[in-house]
Amino acid sequence: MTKKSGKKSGLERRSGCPLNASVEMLGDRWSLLIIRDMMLRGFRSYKEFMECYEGIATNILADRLRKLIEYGIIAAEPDPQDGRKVNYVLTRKGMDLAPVLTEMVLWAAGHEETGNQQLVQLMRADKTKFLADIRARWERTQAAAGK
Amino acid sequence: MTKKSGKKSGLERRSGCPLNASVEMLGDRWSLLIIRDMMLRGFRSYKEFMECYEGIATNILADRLRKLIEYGIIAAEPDPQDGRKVNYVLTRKGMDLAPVLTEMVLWAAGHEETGNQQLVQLMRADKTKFLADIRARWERTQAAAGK
DNA sequence: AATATCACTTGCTAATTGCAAGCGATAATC
DNA sequence: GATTATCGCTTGCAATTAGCAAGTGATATT
Repeated sequence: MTKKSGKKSGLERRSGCPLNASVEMLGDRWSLLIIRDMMLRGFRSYKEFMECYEGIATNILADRLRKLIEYGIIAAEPDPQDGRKVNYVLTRKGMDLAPVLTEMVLWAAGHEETGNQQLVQLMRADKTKFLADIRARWERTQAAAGK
Repeated sequence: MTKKSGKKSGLERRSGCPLNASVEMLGDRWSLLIIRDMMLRGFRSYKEFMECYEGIATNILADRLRKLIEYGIIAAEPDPQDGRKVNYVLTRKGMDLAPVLTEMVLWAAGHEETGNQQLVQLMRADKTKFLADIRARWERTQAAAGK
């Protein structure tokens, strides 16, 4: 497919409510998991997402990456070492989702039986510090890329 | 309609990650909007959800309400005044989603053109107070119901 | 030159969503 | 007390979306 135009682009909103805007960009079964893996596990390539996922289909992954780029949440840059590779990186807008992810993790951890208690402990111990730390790490990657 | 059994129940998880748990319960285009309207606008009945929505279909609304009940996020109680009505109320688990909704609103408001700036101002001015206030209001409804 | 890897795309099927209409129970009206 | 209205759904069906398997083209490795 890869339509250049037409295709309704999905940028019209059902309403002006900010929550609705978030839901329209992130309200599906995969987008936030992709962002999680970029933010917390440092994933950058298509292959990493494919291998380590809860089992996403190739076409769905491609579609979600495209939409996240369209929304300005992530960006794609060619790998300087390997011409076949594309590196996906979080934009500032994407990084700003850290508090959303954090609250979703804490909510689920508080009400469901879940794993990754190590991460949950970190968040619970000092949420502000946790957020500052992952942001600082992101700022460093930005600096390294000469942004 | 209140299935006794069968129907796979959707309680098996793709992974133990707490974010995945949240996404599996809330990652669709409607659930969080229903919760928003219960939390912030005081909606309680099927009809209110239908009329005031971004345009949800009847079968989808019924399905989402059923799932939210299944997850323990909301509860249904018959209206004492009108035998036709059902009142949907947030459980504590549902109320605990307030920080998630707040962060999603703030994120969208910070990065997109959105409406309801009044709500956004309230959240920005003092997030802690905002959360305390809506929780206090919920506690009062619980007390009123003799819980 | 042959083979492997990477990031997709394509084709097909299954599941989900959305719209319109209908339905049973309760409530209000005549 | 019979009729009509309202409420909270369910059903049927078309359209969209998700998911699996296989294939493709560009680069990289051997």
